[in-house]
Amino acid sequence: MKSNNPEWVGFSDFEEENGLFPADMIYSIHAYRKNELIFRQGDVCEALYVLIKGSVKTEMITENGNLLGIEIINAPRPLAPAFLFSDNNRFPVDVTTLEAVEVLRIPKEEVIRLMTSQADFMKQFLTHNANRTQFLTNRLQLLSIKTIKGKIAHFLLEQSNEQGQKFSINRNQTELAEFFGVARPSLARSLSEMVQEGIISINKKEYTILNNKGLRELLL
Amino acid sequence: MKSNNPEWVGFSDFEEENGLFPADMIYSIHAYRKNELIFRQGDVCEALYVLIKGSVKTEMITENGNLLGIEIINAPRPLAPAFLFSDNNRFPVDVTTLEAVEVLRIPKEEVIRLMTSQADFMKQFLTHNANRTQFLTNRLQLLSIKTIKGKIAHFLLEQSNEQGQKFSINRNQTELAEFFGVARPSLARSLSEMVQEGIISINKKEYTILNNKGLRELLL
DNA sequence: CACAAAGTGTAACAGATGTTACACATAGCA
DNA sequence: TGCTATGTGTAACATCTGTTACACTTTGTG
Repeated sequence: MKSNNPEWVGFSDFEEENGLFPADMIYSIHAYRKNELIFRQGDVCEALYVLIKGSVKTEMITENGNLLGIEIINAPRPLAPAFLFSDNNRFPVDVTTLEAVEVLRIPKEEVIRLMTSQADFMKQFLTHNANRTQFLTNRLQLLSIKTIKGKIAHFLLEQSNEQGQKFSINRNQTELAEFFGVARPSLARSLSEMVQEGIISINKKEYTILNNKGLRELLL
Repeated sequence: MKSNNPEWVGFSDFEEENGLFPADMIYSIHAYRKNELIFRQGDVCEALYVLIKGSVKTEMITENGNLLGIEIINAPRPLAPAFLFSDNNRFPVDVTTLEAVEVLRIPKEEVIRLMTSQADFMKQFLTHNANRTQFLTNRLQLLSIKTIKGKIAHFLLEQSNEQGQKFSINRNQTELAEFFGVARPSLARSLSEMVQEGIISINKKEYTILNNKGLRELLL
């Protein structure tokens, strides 16, 4: 119930122990069922939406109809807050509920009022948006790597920075392939080659880096 | 360095035609020559940098050493302002001068002070960052299209929305290829095929869309 | 004008990835 | 236990893109 993300309080906590939002804040709360498409790519976004309960999936649809999975968002977290202030303020992605969710809605004018009156709110808003931008930049970097092994290496090295040489990945191959934007059998082929070459080993969802140097060379 | 330091007076047009920044702002100005690498991908960014004179090129270097051209920035514009507030506040790109440039530097604490005291400053900062995020999202979308013809189609359709069926593009083929993240001869091949198929026609840097429907089908 | 530099068209070939198809493994569940 | 759905391994083949190389065109400049 208590979130490990101090940036945003959850709904259950919202009314009683909300330290972030002032008591007089103007807002509304909206509930959705599982598997509802709650925002579409292109929808105008004229308020700040915060996911306060449940989880959603954001999907970017390329114009060719292919899905390029972006990420799963768990409460509590704001939804695409950066776009509230852009000149063309539209949602960049589709947002679909994965379970029953609740969304907090704060009108734009109210957000502006909060920003100017509450320094903490402003800083958190800025930091969050900055982190989002960095996420996108990282995603861009991953996509700009052209070989599948290069993408895998980039991804695994990133994981090993945060964890050790051995770690588990909570995505199956199909999801990983979607994440990388490649075909599933192609990913499987590259993975098995890397195993054969002794660079990594895989056991279910447990990945071990055996040859760190070899992995880096795949980025060349 | 304080703004009342006579050393900086007359350094650029900045001081006389500055309508956005308050008179008591703390800042410094730095000058660079042509073709200097002024920020590196990964550099810590602990201040807001604003390009106030000249132009620079931002390049994202993938870990495999390939360049993925991002954009050319002309003064006046802030440089990667989103990252000032991110948890891992490092530059996401290399920044290289294209000519002699001047850069305004405002320390982070000072930025925070301005944001809280000047609503206009804050709104501009937010809007700018939001637009940047949208730019990145669009870039991500372009890269996620896998075929070269698809990328071309996406790009041309985007142009034709803003302009007509006939428009000019201020990039040569080499730059376009870099923008798309593909090899130059491959781009040339795809372009010439699209011309042969009667979908577009090209004259120097003038592109004309002959078959709008055919172009859209390339996105399938 | 003449020359160099930059940009473009194009071909042959190599290599990587996508597509399709199917067998097998695993996990969850009646 | 057995069944079904989901996930995985892998092969043959088609396609696309990258690489390299070179000729040609255009542009800019002395």
